[in-house]
Parts: sequence; structure tokens; C-alpha cells
Amino acid sequence: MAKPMRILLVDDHAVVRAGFKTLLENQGDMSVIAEAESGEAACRQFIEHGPDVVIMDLSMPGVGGIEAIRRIVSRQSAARVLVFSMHEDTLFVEQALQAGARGYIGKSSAPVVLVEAVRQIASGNIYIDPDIAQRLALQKTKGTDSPFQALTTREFEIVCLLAEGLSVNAIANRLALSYKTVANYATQIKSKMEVSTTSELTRLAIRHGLVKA
Amino acid sequence: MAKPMRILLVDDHAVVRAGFKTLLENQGDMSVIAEAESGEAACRQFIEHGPDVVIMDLSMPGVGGIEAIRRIVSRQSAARVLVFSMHEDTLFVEQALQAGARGYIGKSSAPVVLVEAVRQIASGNIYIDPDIAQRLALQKTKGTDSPFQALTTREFEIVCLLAEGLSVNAIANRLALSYKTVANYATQIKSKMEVSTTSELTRLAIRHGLVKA
DNA sequence: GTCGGTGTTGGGAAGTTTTCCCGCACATCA
DNA sequence: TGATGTGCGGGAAAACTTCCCAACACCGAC
Repeated sequence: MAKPMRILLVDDHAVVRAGFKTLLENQGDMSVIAEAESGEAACRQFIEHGPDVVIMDLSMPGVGGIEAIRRIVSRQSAARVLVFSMHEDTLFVEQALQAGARGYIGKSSAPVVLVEAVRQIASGNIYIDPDIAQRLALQKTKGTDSPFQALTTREFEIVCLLAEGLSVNAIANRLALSYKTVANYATQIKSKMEVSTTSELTRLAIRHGLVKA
Repeated sequence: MAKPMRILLVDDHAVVRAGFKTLLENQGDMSVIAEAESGEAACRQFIEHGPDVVIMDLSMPGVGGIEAIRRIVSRQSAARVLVFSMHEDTLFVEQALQAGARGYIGKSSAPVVLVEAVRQIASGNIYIDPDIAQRLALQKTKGTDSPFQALTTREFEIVCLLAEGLSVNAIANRLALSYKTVANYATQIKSKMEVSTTSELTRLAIRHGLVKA
């Protein structure tokens, strides 16, 4: 038998990590060699351990999952990152893949799908939950109506944080950007979304599933 | 050894269920006898199996976890429900306990806490994640159950308009007040509600049904 | 390869909003 | 008949927003 796959598990949720770890290691050929509970920690662990596969939750405090993927992939373009996310909104899928993720599975995926996805990605393939892939394809064919699709990656990232209630300053801090940059983005986003207050933006984001109420 | 605890696992997230199941069954004296992925299914499974403990996620599509707890407890007031939730917002904790939950642990709880919580609840005790319990107690000493009840009439009026997306200026106009007055109210409201951004306030208002998303 | 388009990052300056502190009016209630 | 709570708003400083601009990287087109 080949040597076990070396997996880095990233989720801010300790109980979920523990569950995953048990689940994966029960496969026999998978080994969770490191865990991280933030984007920053994920980058550090990635550099230190060079895992075969990274399993990454998107919604984490601090630098979010998308940004973590971006950092990891920019350092090591062959990195194999599997996103495991609570949101199945196709907007997040697109953003994650654009950031360099090799796979995406959602909260309603069957456990066997997680394992299968890890295997596929470890072999260098790309794996997207069939359900999600189908929806994504469907949306692509008929164009779509979410106003948020007009946003760039950065804009999307910022609108999520804004809608979650972070201040411009807090966002600048989290993303390591100048306060001015974030403020400018915020203005631009409101203009693109055709709203004038942060409150309207928040409600729009909630309606479109970018954040929960 | 006593016969194993019979557990009903409720989470709309199949992979998380699988992880939990493995984790719990590794304890030796816990057995997941049924799973459900919606509030409705949870009620049916509860009636059918009469588990010793129900582990319930709150955020589920359709009838949410809170409503499921309410239904289960109304049918069987001795039911032992442990809430395991992504949100650690005390609003949810209060709602869950009020609905009849016997325990609450959050996303950042250690795995050992989940196991401990299950044991405590199975023995008829109540278990709340210490961190959360502390925050809850703190809030109780200085607050009421619906945070918006602490607001005066005028404040309430203004918070509704703010959450609907009106600017301070627009509100001043509509209510024929000085914009200074409204701005001062807005500040005071945020302080009372313990939020720092309008976005947080909006989400709070939506969660409490003051406005629709 | 150069060119233009687009995305990202931020400075400058002016304008607007927020915040904090204060005072006044008025009603209610002990 | 004060004490208190509520409604209202001014002043000043701090913070934020907006608009306009510039540099840089990257990518596709010619």
C-alpha cells in the first residue's frame, strides 16, 4: 500500500475538526498531520508541513478561507486545496475556485463524498460536489441575476465582511489593507449595488445568502 | 457497564453528522441510533426512537432547530436536547434554552466538551459551555430578554427605519427632527444594543423580526 | 512586444456623519 | 416638589465617506 495521504485540516471549529479527523483516519490511508483554526495558521502549517491535501472551511474569523487559499496557492501553485463549506451558494464556489481551490464540497454532501473528494484531489484531479457543479453549470448557461456577480474578488470579500457587521477599520486590519482602500471599496460596492447605506447593503447580502441574518 | 446512551443526531450537514457519529461512538458507551437532517425529521425520529439525548444543530433549512426543540419538548417535557450551534450569539442561546434545550455548546468548544455535555445531559443535568454561560450571565445582569425591549418608543421607531436602510438624514426628514437628534439616537441605540456598526444593528433587527430582510 | 483594459492598492482634500458631552423642556411619580 | 426619565438638539472633535487621482501588476489583443 502507498504511504498515507498527509492532510492539513483547517476549520475554526474544534469539534468539527475532531470529527473529520476520526472520519478520515478511519479510511486507513489518510492521515491528518496538522490542523489549523484560522487562515493565518493554515498558511503557516502549510509551509511547515507541505501536506498532500488541505481541507479548508471557508467561514473563519480573521483572514477568511478564500484569502488563505489565495495565499497558499500563490506560494505553491500546485497546492491541493479542498473547500468544505457551509454555504453552497454558487457565488462562494466561484470565488473559491478562482482563488485556486481544487475542489468544493458542501454541507449537505454525504460523508463518502468527502472521502472521494480527498482522493480525487490528491490524485491531481478537480472535484466539485456533483449537485453544486450542476447548479453552477446551470447558472452559467442561462446567465444569472445576482447583482453580486458584478463584483470583483476583493469587492466580494469586503462586502461579506461589511455585511457581517465589521467596521471598515476592522476589515482593513483583517485583510492587512489600508483603511483608505477598504473605504474606497465600500463606496464602490455601494455604487455598484445601487444602495446608499450599509444597512441596505447588509439586507441585500442577507437576501442573497452571502451572510446569515 | 450500563447499556449505551442512545443518541439522536440532528444536523443538516451530512459530513458533520458522520464526524460526530464516529467521535461519539468511539467513546464506547454512546450509540447514535438515528439521524435527522431537518427539524421535521428530528421530531419524527424522536417519537419513533425515544432517544436518551438529542444533539441538535440550530441552523437548518425549513423548520429551524429552535422550533424542533419546542415541538419535541412539548411532546415529551423530559426530553434531553443538547444544542450544538455554529452561532454563539447569546440571542440564540436564550432562545434555545427557552424552547427547552438542556444544553448548549458552540463552535469553538473542544471535542471533549461535546462528550462531557452529552454525559451531563444524559444524567439529567443541564450543561452550557462555560464561556457562553458566562457571557449569558453577564448579559442577564444588565439586560432583558429581547434587547429591543430596552429601547424607548422613539429609539425603537428610529432603529426600524435605520434597519430598513434609511440614512440618518432621511429619517430626520421623515420624522421632522433635527439630523443631530437622529444621529444622537443612532449612537445611543448602538450603545444599548451593544453593536458598533449599522450593519450589525440591521442583522439584529432582522433576527428579531423588526424588519424583513 | 506593446497597448489598453481591468483589478488592486492607497493618497489628498473636502464634505458628511458619528460620537461625546452638554443643556433645556416637559411629564410623571413618589 | 424635587428626582427621574424621555425627547430634543447644539458644539466640537473624531471618524468616516466620497471623489479624484496615480502607481503597479496582470492579461489578452493586435
